[in-house]
Amino acid sequence: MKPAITYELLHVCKQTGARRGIVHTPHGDIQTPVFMPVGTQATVKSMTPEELKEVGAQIILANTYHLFLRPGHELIKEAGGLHKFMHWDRPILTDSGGFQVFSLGALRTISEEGVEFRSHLDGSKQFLSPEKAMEVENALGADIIMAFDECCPYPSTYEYTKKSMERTTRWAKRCKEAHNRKEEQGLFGIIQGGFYKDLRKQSAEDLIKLDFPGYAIGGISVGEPKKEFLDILNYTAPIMPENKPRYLMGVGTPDYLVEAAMAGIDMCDCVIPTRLARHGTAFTSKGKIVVRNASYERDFNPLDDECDCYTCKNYTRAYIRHLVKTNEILGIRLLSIHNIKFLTNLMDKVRIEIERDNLGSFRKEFYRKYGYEQ
RNA sequence: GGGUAGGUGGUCGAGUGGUUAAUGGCACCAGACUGUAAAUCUGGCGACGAGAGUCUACGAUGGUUCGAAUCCAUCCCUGCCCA
Repeated sequence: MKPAITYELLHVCKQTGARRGIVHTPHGDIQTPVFMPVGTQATVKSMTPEELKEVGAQIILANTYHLFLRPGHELIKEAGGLHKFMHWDRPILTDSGGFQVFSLGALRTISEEGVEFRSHLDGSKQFLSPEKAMEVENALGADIIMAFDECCPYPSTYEYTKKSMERTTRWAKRCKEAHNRKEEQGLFGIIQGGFYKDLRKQSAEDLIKLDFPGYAIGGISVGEPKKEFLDILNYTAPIMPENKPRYLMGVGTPDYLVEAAMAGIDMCDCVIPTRLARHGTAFTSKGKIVVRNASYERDFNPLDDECDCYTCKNYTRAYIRHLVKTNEILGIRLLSIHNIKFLTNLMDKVRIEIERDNLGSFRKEFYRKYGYEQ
């Protein structure tokens, strides 16, 4: 049986150890390292699939929990699967609902069997387990599906993190057993263990034994200081299998994306470009700007004079500020287009610099220009 | 001309004798946002001052009172109804 997801390593940056590769999926190849925009409810908010392609999105995310609640996975299956339902023919990755165990903390109860949620939509009781998550993800039909895990809050005690990590491993095993579309969908395991290295090691080893076609790092980038994030990232990435995709969940900002690539990560996702867009903020090569602010009222320059996106080619900061201030949908759309393109452009550069064995130097220059501390 | 309702901080609008520089909403100013309960949330928003604080404020003027945006008098203005 040919696995649904395979990884091809093209080059390792001699300067940093970063990986340049390809993830092969049933809906085409993904050049890595890659940034994946998030479309929780089967839509990257305000963007059409054509626009997503235009800004360089190779793969997008959707969410099991949200689509399970509404419109329901059966309906999407009936529609012919998620790709067809949302008119996106490139790869899709579905998250399992594990992040909602974290983000809906006040609305759920965890047991060995699974997680009971109070629906944030109508308060009704809902239940997600490894088996249920697989049923939903199989019905949605994404190329890459994530195991049902628990993303622990920061900080969490060693005892709790250990128990949670071990349970996540047991859940991963149950996911693997319940997953019944292995030829069409690759199931990734999620390494947990919070901010404790021995737990990370344990989690990675146990999951590797289960032989998933790809692995993710979960449970970081949850509010911790950057130093701790880097510490766990740089500890965990190298102990992940070399011949399979490595996915860092929930990242991120431009600096985190560069750090992830440096650490040998292949895939990242984050809501931040689209969320910042809706909140009136833009990434630029000289740092992020809150274009909603009064200082841009008469700024007739593009968001970023180095950007080649549709927004920057045609609109000024002053106009976008006007759209944001007047609550016009176009402001959100133009900022979303720009912010996603900014991150996909960044990853384009990262891939080139890896091939040139120059990612470390690129990072230094990027940080300097962006205004990040080295 | 007669009657009637009203004039509150950028705006709309509460408050109808004393913890009132004055509830709220909007506008405005700023901050946050990392596997999306998020086109959201948080803070600020009379003047001067770093701050403690000081001053000026509820149409105008005068009055009652220990004390008034709140009570009284006169005046000015606005909406509506009648002529």
